[in-house]
Amino acid sequence: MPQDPLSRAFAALADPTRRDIVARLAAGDAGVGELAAPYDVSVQAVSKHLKVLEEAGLVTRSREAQRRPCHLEAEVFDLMTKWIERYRREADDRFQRLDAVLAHMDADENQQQPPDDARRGEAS
Amino acid sequence: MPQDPLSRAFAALADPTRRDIVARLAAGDAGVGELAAPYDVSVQAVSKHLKVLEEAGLVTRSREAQRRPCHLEAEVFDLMTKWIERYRREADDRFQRLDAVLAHMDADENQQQPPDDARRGEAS
DNA sequence: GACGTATTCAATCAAATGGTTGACGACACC
DNA sequence: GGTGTCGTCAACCATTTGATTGAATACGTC
Repeated sequence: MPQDPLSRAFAALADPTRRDIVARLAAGDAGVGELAAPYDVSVQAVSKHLKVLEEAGLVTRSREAQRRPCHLEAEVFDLMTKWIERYRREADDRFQRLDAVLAHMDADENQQQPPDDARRGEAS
Repeated sequence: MPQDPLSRAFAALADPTRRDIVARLAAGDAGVGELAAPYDVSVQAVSKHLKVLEEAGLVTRSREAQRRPCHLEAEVFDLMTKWIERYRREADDRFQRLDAVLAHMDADENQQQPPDDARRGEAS
């Protein structure tokens, strides 16, 4: 699985059970048994989910006797929000530029000759 | 596929090709053909990717002659960042609370009797 | 109405995913 | 050292996913 970090992170959060695990870990570290209790799947399945979350860098695990407490790690979450926000903002900016261009074209249209053509042109 | 919106959204962005498509759509709307050009996969494969993005609510498609221009939609991106940020912040807060508690316990320890017990208690 | 372009639908396939059960490893406790 | 608890590893199974090819559909143009 030589996948890039973002793919692993997004894929990890694409599962409702794993998102729920993350939500509960946000309230405090916990072991596999405690995490598995609320679900009606086997402990092994939850262990696999935790492995996915760990490989995505979203959680880390320490050792404490035979328990392996899971701890949420903020870094990769930041990576995801940064990615999302970057392109959302880019799209928003473009939207506003387009708005401005259209407004300007309207103004031109109302004052001078009506070109009535070339909608949605690319801005370099 | 009766999946919840967040699962669909995260799953959609878990694929590098789809993330790249999103990145390019952030720079401007585009049709399937244009989007498919840079990749060495078939146009049909890209069409499928776009269907996934559309079902996730990340892009919408209009009709313009035989073309189906794709347009980035900000709403679901916000949904994702809100989810991520919520739990990241929760975890951060807990971290800071724990820090404060430990500092307080240190102070108590140095001034009064050492309890030396009850680590990692749950906060209601 | 035939033709070309842009896009999707359908059948198919290999690989990945999420789940199961059963056996094993690590550790505290008696 | 045997026993119980917590967790993982391994083998297996059904479903989903990403891709392919080939046939359709939708639309402008000639």
